[in-house]
Amino acid sequence: MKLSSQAQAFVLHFGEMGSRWGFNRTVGQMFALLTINNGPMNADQLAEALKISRGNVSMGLKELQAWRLIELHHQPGDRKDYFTAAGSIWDLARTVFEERRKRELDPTLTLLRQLLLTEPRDEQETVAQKKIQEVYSLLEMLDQFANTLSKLDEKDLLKLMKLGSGLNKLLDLKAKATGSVSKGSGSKKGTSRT
Amino acid sequence: MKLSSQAQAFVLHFGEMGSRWGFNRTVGQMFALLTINNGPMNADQLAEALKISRGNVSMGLKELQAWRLIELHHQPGDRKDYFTAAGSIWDLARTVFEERRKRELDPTLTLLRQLLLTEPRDEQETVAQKKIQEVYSLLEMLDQFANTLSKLDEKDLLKLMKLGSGLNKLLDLKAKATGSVSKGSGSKKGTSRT
DNA sequence: TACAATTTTCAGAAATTTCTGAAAGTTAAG
DNA sequence: CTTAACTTTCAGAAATTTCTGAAAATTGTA
Repeated sequence: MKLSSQAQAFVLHFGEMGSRWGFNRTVGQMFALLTINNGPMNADQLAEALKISRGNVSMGLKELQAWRLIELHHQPGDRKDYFTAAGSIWDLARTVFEERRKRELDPTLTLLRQLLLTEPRDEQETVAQKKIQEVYSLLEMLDQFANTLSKLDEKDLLKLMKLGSGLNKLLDLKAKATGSVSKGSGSKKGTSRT
Repeated sequence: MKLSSQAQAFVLHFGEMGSRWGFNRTVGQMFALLTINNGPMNADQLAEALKISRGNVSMGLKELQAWRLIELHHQPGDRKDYFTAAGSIWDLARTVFEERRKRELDPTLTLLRQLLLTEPRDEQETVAQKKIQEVYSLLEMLDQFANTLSKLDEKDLLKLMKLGSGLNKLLDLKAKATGSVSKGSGSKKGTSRT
């Protein structure tokens, strides 16, 4: 199968970017190709289109399945395994998002939780402990937020993302509606510093 | 400088995770160490604590500066350069977030925009084009959302993240308050497929 | 200017990751 | 059971990334 120059560019780019998302170049390419291709592809077709070995394809497919990013299909009268990207673009994005959370955030939270159990022995360790606590709080909040986001359906996600600067007002709105959260001392912007 | 076993674990872990965040193991370790250490450190101290070469430290510091994650300080009467993590944990998180957007999302958007300019030549390319359009829409929305988030101050971010399941209700609230966004055809939940 | 302290650079070494392809494993059909 | 079609595995090769350390460059001081 010959790729159009368009498809070629798409596939190569997601190959490079892929490593950022947690898989290697070839796996990224395979996924990109399955995403833009019209209909399922089998391992030989992938190997030929991407000019990589059959064994490499096999390993890549395994990884993509572990990420739940592709699905297996069968064509009547053909013993080969065929694959497509699993679900809509939104589904794919959500899946990548969720998997990364599980693989990156969760282990870190586990470690930090453990570190926070030991008593600091001196000044140095007390400071470190405090920083670890801060990182932990931040990451845990992120984790919960990510969890919330990944449960929203496409419609609500769309709404939320489109809010833009409306988000500010919305947060005020909420504060008023519920009376929750500190009333704050106005504009404490320049506070952070080291 | 000897690291406590706590610091050791923290530093090693963020070394491993670091690669996910866009820099390599040693750079991740250096950053982690500067984050939990009480006070600034110079290049020699970093090299000794992490048991890596002086040259490696120099390269790592350069990269962390490019990420705007560390700041340079000087101690009176000492010609060495001293470094600390730049700003609060929140500042650091925001910076990493923003830098990653610039380095990953933006180039992808640029490429996709370009691909969308060429006319599809056949059925196959039409399908591909359509998929590319979907990916583009999604990523652009993400990009804008990320942009919005990174402009919120710590207080509002905190509010937003703590909303949890309240987010759902909030979105409804907003819809009612403004009358904006599609009225939708009720509950199209089961559409996605896995 | 001279010099000592310090940082940066970068070629090659070391470590790590990815890829290949042949062999082993699996499965459906007759 | 046997065979052919297909998939997976994995040892070693290839590619890529990271690291070292000595030499070059820079900087502040006198």
